Amino acid sequence: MADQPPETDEKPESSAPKPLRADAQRNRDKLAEVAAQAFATDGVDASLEEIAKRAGVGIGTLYRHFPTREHLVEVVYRREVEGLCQAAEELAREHPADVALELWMQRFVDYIATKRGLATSLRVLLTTNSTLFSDTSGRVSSAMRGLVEAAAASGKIRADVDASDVMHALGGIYSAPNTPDWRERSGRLVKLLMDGLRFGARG
Amino acid sequence: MADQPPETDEKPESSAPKPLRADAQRNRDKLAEVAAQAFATDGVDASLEEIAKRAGVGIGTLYRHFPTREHLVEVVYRREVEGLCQAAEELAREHPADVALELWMQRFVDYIATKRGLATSLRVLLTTNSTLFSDTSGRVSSAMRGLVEAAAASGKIRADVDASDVMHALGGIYSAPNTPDWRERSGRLVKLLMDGLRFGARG
DNA sequence: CACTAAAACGGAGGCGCCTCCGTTTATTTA
DNA sequence: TAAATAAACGGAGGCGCCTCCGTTTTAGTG
Repeated sequence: MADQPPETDEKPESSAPKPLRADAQRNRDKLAEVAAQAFATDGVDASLEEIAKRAGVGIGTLYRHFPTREHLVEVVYRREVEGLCQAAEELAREHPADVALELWMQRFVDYIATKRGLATSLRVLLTTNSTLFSDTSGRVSSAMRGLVEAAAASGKIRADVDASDVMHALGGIYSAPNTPDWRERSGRLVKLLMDGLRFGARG
Repeated sequence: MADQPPETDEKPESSAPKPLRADAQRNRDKLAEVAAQAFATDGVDASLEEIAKRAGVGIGTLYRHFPTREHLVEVVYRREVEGLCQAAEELAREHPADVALELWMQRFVDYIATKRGLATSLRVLLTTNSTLFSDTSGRVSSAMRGLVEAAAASGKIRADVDASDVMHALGGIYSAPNTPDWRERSGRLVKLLMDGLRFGARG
């Protein structure tokens, strides 16, 4: 099924360390993909041996690519952010600006969901490795800014909103208690927010 | 995640919830003592089975008393703080005020040393369990305040210093890089600080 | 192609974690 | 002091972590 491997996480372009061998790259990608699922389902304590098995590689291979659990968590997290930012571009290309924004916010909810699963580990990582924090939060908020401004410019949402206000409005998603219906709640929050944004738009 | 009530251990005197059986109390104390040593020597990842063995109990006993590694770390840390505060009183009783202060600061260096060993775990614990942080930092700084004020009052050190300034001066111990000679450096820092405090004292 | 060196693979093995439960011990009661 | 019972003990067993190294695969080269 993996004819077209998804984008790699290590770009060989900028200060390229070394191009990975084809099989290595394939395994690395698969591992990250499976790990993302596993972490989302079982939390950060998901069994690494299980992940290796599900990715169809030996445990040794997993450890060669990701020497510690934290490494793996970090890579998964970066991919998540990467995917979120790419999604912003794609959605903007394929949908009216307001719809793109809404769809993207729904995806943002998914992203936060994984973040919750990784909570403890991520907290340590984000305070330890400050680059990680500034990298990711910067990228995400600028992706959102692009969508909001496009939607405002096209008249699909009101013009008097600032991207950072919208970000702030989404804050409730972070801070909400981790109830079982958290996801639905957040979905509704996004819809509500969109209604507010559309209200009084000129388009 | 699941946080438990503070659960004070040790002395059955301090508003005890339930008196522990004699053997249980003995084992619990011994475990905490051995663990303190082990953590200081080998870091937080010290083998719990080894700790149990050295304490002369089975691994099951260790887990009954301390369900998770974090529990054990927390108890060890609280004991450390406890010891530090008691030391302040004892030293004040048995030495001239300035000497007491100096000796106590040297002991404070030891305390910080264990804190460093426990760094990662403690950081998580201290952000997760905010009671722990306020409890301990409050107690330590007030112990120090007592010593400084006594020394100032007795004229052994200059009167125009504030305890929080001294605390601040010790800040360098925290932030110093974790070199092998860290301990010696810190010892010298304390001496230097004492010279500064004694300079111009009226006693 | 065939060959080779370098790169990557994978899983056995050793160790630590943690649970579970049969055995032992402290304390209470008579 | 002896019996009863609640509390504590301890270690075997199962599982996951991670390292080490013999085997396999890939990417060059003739």
